[in-house]
Amino acid sequence: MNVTGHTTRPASIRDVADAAGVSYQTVSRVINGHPSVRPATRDRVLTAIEELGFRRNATAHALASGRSRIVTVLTANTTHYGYASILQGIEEAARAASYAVGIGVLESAGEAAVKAEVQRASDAGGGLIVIAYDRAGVRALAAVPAGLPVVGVVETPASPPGGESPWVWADDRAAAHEATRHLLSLGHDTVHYVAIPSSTRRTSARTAGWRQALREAGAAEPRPLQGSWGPAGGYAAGRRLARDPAATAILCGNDDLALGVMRALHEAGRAIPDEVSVAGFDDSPLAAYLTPSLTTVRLDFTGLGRAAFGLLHGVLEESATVAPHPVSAPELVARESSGPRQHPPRHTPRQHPGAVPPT
Amino acid sequence: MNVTGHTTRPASIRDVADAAGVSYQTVSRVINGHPSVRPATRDRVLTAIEELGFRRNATAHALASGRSRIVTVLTANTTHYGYASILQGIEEAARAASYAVGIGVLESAGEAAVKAEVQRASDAGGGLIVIAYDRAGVRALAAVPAGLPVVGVVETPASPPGGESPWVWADDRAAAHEATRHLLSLGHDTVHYVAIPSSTRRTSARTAGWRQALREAGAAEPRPLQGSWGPAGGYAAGRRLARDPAATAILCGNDDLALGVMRALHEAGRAIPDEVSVAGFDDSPLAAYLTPSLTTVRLDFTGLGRAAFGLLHGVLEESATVAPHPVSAPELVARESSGPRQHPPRHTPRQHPGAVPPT
DNA sequence: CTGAAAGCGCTTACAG
DNA sequence: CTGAAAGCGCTTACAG
Repeated sequence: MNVTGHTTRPASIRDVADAAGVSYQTVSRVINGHPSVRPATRDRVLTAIEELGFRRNATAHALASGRSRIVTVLTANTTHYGYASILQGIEEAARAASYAVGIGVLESAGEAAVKAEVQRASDAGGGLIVIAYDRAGVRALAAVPAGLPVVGVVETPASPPGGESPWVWADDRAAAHEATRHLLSLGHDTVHYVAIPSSTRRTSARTAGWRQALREAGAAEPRPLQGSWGPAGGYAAGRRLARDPAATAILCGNDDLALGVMRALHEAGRAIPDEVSVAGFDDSPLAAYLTPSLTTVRLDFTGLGRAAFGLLHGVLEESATVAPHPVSAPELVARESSGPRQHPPRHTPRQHPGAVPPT
Repeated sequence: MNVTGHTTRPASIRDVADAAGVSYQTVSRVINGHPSVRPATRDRVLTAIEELGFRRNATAHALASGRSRIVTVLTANTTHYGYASILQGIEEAARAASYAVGIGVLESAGEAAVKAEVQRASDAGGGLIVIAYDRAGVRALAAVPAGLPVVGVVETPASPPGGESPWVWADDRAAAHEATRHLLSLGHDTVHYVAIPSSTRRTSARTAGWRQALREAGAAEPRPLQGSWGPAGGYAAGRRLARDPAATAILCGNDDLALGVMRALHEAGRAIPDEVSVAGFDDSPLAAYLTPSLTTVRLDFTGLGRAAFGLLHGVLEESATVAPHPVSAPELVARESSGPRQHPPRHTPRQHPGAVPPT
């Protein structure tokens, strides 16, 4: 829309140049903050830019300069709390740095599908951030062609990587360790674990942290139950655990899983925390408002997203000294769902009268 | 990465042309599916494309053709269930149509900030989808310059718009109406309402649907309580409603709000549903697993997102006949949190012994 | 400090 | 059916 109110082609640097009485190269210098422009000239150009409502064509800029100011986030999911919060953190940081953010969803973990998504993401130009908390993400990160700027948001690495690794992570291994210790400290003989889907065939960081805490305490190591990302998986696991009198403390790979576990325990007539303690992971917004409110470990996902962008930003603009972005350490938040072990455990779970399976 | 394994400049249409022994215009014709290319020529070009791993440079394509295959979603939020699900639906449909999706978050509803975000979003080229469920979104939709392809995801309009309006909506007015009728049908004298923040100064569609149902039933119309999007707002509202003996049925603008309301009622010792019935809105994944499980109205947010993209796609590519995408009608899901009115209501709420305010 | 030229990798008419 | 030219709106050396 120009001053006459008509919808026309947007103003180009040539239009600005004409209006300011300079060549378009000078306009280019002004919009790029090049120093060698006479102040008076600069002012005239700035005035013309203002009057014409000029905005640099990002596409032309990208093509000519070879740099895009775009970050594309590759992720298997955009709605679960952790993923969504990382995305939010990336977006915040990107917006502050005037980067556009694109998203590509990895719907399948199949080799071909992952490769196609990675290619699509690279087509956007700019850099990539891959959320590699699951199989699809891990594969996508591996499939990024050499030379393409990329940062991975990953689980805690098993061994400390070199200082140059383009990865960020929250210390979910330590978080799981801490949550497990919390439950053990309440007198439970051991802690059962309902896992989120693992990103690889190897043991996930959360599982490793849980296991380590059990070993340190000399506690039995029950088999982890495989969950999903949502409450349905927790519910299924919870039904099985409700039948196990030894399961007096349950750690869940995320809060949604914990919700499902609690529901299943409730239906089985197992009181929380009097008979069974439950802890989650993430401290999602719902955790504090559940009944009982959920003991969990807070993870700084938005900080993680900001850190990921910061790292990528530093790679993309070598000149810009991008300060490393701190990610808060995991923090245990003890609430009502965890409590002291009661002796002896009940061996005959009651059937709760009002139990109705969720629909 | 070329065949030699070295990181180099990606293959261009000229490289392909050289390899195939044709001019680069012919390559352009092949990748654009232009009909007038001899099959043998086409095959040679296709082979060269395959060998060189050629991918069309999207930036150059956009600049030369003037069309981007990008949809940018403008939204005040990316993490709440409704917003995130709409985004998910858009992304699915966009991916299927080989469109890139960008997101821009409206952090503030301030005039200048909104305008700046809209401009940033337009810079990406392509089309816009604006989620206009809140003040920032409504303003953004209004601030989109004429001529820019845009689709709004809006609340149910007060009056039926013309067939050409670039809007999509779920019938949240009807949904609120249905949920209210459900609660009234259980014998409650009236239904209190805890609202999500309204998008405009006018009455929101959900509020209107609730009010209409009350009027039709000749029920009293309590003042709606202003909530937020998250459980904290519901908790605050719930504390107030817990003190009101007339509040025996509460409809909440979304499920997170309902969670907070239920927590507050629990702390005040008000039994759900025996003393107070609660219903939510959206049927988020947690609703079925809460205790009590939450009565709510399911809204087809991903369908809404797909529909929004479909509409935009039709605008962007006039040739492509894009089938209108159906959005499922809202559906009441009755669960444990709503039940028959008990007579007479208790006038002296008990204090629940284990009540601990959420942290 | 400022301008003229070449080019980024494509597409779009225009010839033939 | 295929090729040569001009151009999309910028940036990047290169002159002056």
